Amino acid sequence: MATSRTEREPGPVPTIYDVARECGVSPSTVSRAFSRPGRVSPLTAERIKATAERLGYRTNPIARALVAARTAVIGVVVSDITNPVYFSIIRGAEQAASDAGFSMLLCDTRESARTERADINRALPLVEGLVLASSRMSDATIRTIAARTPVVVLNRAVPAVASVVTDNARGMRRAVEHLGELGHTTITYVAGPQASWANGVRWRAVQEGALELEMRARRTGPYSPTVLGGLSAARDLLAKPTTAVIAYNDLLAIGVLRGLARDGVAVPAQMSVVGFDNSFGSDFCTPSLTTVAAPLHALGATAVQQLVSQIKGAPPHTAAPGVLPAQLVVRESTAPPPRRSDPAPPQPGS
Amino acid sequence: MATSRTEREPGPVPTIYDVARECGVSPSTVSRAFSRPGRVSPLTAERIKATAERLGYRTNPIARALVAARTAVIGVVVSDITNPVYFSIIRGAEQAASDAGFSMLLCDTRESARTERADINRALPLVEGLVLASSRMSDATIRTIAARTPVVVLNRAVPAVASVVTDNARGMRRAVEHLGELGHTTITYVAGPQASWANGVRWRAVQEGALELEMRARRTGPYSPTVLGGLSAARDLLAKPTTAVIAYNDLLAIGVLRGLARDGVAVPAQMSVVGFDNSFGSDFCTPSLTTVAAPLHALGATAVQQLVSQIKGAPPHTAAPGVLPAQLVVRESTAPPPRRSDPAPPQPGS
DNA sequence: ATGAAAGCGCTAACAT
DNA sequence: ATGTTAGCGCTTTCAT
Repeated sequence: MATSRTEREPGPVPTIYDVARECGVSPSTVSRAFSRPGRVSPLTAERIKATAERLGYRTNPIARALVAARTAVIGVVVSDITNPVYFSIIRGAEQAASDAGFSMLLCDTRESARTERADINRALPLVEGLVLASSRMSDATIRTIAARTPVVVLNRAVPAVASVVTDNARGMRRAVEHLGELGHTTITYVAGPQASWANGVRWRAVQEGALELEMRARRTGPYSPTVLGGLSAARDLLAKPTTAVIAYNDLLAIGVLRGLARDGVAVPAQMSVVGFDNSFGSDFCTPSLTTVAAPLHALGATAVQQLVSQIKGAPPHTAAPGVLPAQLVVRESTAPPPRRSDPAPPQPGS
Repeated sequence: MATSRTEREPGPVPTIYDVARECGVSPSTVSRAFSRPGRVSPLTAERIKATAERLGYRTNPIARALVAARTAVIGVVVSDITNPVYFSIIRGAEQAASDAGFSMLLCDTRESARTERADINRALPLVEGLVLASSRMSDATIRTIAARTPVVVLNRAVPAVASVVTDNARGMRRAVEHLGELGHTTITYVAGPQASWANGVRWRAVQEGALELEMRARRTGPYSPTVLGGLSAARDLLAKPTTAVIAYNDLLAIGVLRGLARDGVAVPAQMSVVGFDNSFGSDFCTPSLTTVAAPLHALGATAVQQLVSQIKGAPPHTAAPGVLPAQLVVRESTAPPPRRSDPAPPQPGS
């Protein structure tokens, strides 16, 4: 009995049997009335729904799950819920899930591949599928999981597994072009986590863009993709002769902004800064951030939609990752480089 | 059969029966070995674990849930996942849940009491308890739910239901004192949602504090608790003769900051602005925001801990809400009011 | 279109 | 300490 908290239960929860008895039909008919409408005559269906309503009957998803392997829950695993990119992603996911009749189990793995494994093992039997956002696990591990259950990977391309990504290359290309048009000749990329797939792709795109546009691309890092990480990046930046910076993401860029301000470097007058994601805060930091806007809401929603269609039996789109467009948002943190005659790059010290 | 996606399953998943047969013991012994260690001899327990490991057996939480009413999942319902206050709250909750061996089902109700009801109905049978963060439902509805399942309410006090809140009164009191010490004599409170319990409490605290310190308290609003809401509040503010503003929350305060900047009002020189929450972004907006820091992480963690102890059979702490301390964080958005001789309050227009 | 009956995998009395 | 047995609430053949 589940009656350690007896005083709560205001009478037992009604089951299909109660509804069946009350209705003068068999339990299986009641079951069908709810699980496969159409397999029961409209009239009896109506009657059943009515008495069910009256008795306060709700189908028990646990019981259904045990026999039918359907829990109507999907798992969404994120690497760090503290990162505002996930706001919109999670919300997009939640909405798509809700629209498809699914609930969302959320796991925050705190940037640890081990926590991620553990969370997944715990969640797996409860969920019908998984969205892995910014997974820190190896491709092989992910493939193993995908072999047992529907999986969609977000922000990363894993061969043979369905995935949805931002068009990092084009987005970065636009950022590089923008800086080129402003007259910059050298770009420093402030790198994010080594383990991040997107980090590699973005850095490569910067290099290629720079090459084509006859600019120089440097790289510094890796840094933790946080405001704090950006703060230390800013310090390192002082040593590099550069007039423009593209950061792995907005958090890092905001940290760079603050670090440069602290060190007396004017943005954008002396240094231009570009972020990536267009996540919460990038519009009200100072100066507001020029950034490559990732379609965050759509990313979350698309991943869930793909997952749901997999769950419903469609074969996963594993041929190529779904690529969603990015867009450059120009704000106040970018401008032409200082002219030669301007004061030399500043030295450290308030 | 759950074999619409047959090609995934690499053979059937082993059950306690498989382990039992392989081990030469009865299924219930295997069950006990996992669900109540100690009720089985150390030796056989060892043997069972070993073969289980070898066979790749994992206890099926669905089956367990059906009979034992334990899913090891708690539900966390938030009003708007897009609000950065939830970052830390959710993370605190996730961590506490994880520590207690629970997973977290997250629902975003998008500020709608109806969505909230629907989500809860969907989630209820899956979860062992609920944390309701900033619920928009009525006290009566919440009590009804709490009568059926363990519930902890966050950011709101509901009589007869366990709840965890920030010490709004003291926090606001400190904010008012701070403004008083700076020399302000009038404070305008920028109100959040009418339906928010915290909004009422905060406004009352501002009034009482002002009364005691012989200041004047005005109120404007309600506004949606978002940056956008703050933008329109800023416009309305121009009509009020005030030198200091306390906003319902940081989002609103940041909006006010931006709105005032847009309208040419210097903060803090001409107007002081105080927020509430100390949520993400309040430290890097311009000017950085003086705010009442709510113990967000602790709020989430405490709520979950209380919930878990309820789930484990402890009686809910319904006598009085758990009150967690708030703390004033002074940053750049507050300063003494402009002197009489300074230019009159600015008029609208760029 | 509906009913009867057999489980899904596990836990919890009740025996032993 | 361990085995036996009876379900948890539902879906699903297989009959009718």
